[in-house]
Amino acid sequence: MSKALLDDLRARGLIFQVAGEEDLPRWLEGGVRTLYCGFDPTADSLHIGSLVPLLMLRRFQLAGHKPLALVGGATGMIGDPSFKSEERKLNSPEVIGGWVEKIRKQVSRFIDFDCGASSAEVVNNLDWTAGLDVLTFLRDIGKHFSVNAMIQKESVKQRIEREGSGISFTEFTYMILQSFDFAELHKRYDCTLQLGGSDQWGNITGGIDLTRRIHGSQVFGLTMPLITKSDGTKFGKTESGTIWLDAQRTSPYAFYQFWLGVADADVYRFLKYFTFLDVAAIDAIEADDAARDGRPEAQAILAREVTRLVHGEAGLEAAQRITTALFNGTLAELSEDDVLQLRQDGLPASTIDRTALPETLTQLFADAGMAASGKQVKDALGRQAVTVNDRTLGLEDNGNVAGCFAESDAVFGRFYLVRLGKKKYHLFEAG
RNA sequence: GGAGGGGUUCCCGAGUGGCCAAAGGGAUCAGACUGUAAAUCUGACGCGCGAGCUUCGGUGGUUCGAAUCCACCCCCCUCCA
Repeated sequence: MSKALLDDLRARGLIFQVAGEEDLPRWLEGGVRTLYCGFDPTADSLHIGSLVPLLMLRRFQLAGHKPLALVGGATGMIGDPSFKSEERKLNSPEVIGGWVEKIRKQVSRFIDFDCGASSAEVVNNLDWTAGLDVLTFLRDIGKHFSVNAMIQKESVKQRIEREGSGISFTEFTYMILQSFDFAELHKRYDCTLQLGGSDQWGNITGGIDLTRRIHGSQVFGLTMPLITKSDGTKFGKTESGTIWLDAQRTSPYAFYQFWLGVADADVYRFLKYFTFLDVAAIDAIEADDAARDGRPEAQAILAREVTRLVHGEAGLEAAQRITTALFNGTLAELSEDDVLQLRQDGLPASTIDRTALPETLTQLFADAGMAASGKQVKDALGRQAVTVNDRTLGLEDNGNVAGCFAESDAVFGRFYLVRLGKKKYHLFEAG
């Protein structure tokens, strides 16, 4: 079982580094093992950067192990300096406390809390650090760390060596806090494996060392590779910003679209990282796509699988409804209910008042969030890139807002679907 | 506390009295080509439809005129104590 797990992870390219590589396979085969991965509250939602570790917890659980999702109520107060180029601002305890609760819920969707011995748990490291006093911390924990070793860690080296940056004692101490988490989870839950992104290697090995020193136990660490894109830009960001897991921040539709837009050069790799499809099945998809001309199937499969994982079947259906309506059909084919459903599904929408329209389209569309500024709208207008209910507008229409939103042109008497560029849609409803 | 270096438009980074809304690169947006890809080419890129308006850490000042000069303040970095 666990042999198969590690082989599968390796085949998926999900294993970057392993601490205790020789002993880990045998250890995992020997029974139900407890493992953990930490998620720090740096916002009120996780983003897709956390998806790989979240799914990793699930992969281990499916293989019969017990996952702990740690929400960093304590570490989030400090800020992880690993590979960060500069010191970060501290958020207030109240704010962080609010985020902890949201992330606790979010994390919970990915793991099973009721499956016997391998039932998951969510823990918060504030539980064992809040009551820790400075002297105890320094004497019992700090004494095990060598500053010489800590400053050698690659994760903070650039901060220490690079001209123009620096690191506060607070952030420098982060590694010790996270190390203590591992030792404490080992004591409380018999946790013996920590997962993390490759940037966590230094913090994880710190925890392994500390656990050995305090408890005399061998524990393991495993890191996942950094997700890269073939074009070198940062994964997880797009024109409209970060892709969040929270449906309030990134709608299922936008989420689905993100995956649909993955480059060919990345898509098969992402299928392995972000779905539970067999590696063999993914290879078959790739072979099919290669054998056929035109557009690959892989993006659609990836979008479907990941959206279902994160937003559920209902979220997926909503996303697909919008996608089909906007990209594969025309507005004329939609019923009134369909239009209402699109708005319900998360298609960007706003209401307009025909008696109080802004003077220009540039202002209206910029205010609706379709473009960052009126200039961009103007540019699009000048290139015939704006349509209202499938009618193309030009620069000369800019001052004629009322004419563009005439009652007679409305669908079902009140709807206008505006497209700006190839992919940006916005539904206006006359109120 | 002392000495030195630095804070420019989303990011990096030029700019040291007018020719600066500020070079160049990146990111981003739009168009062409396409497959809602990639690559490439083109245009935009402080705000404003426009006249115009508001920027170069902050506040005052010098000047006909300041991102550029002066004073004070804030913040960051390096070294010393």
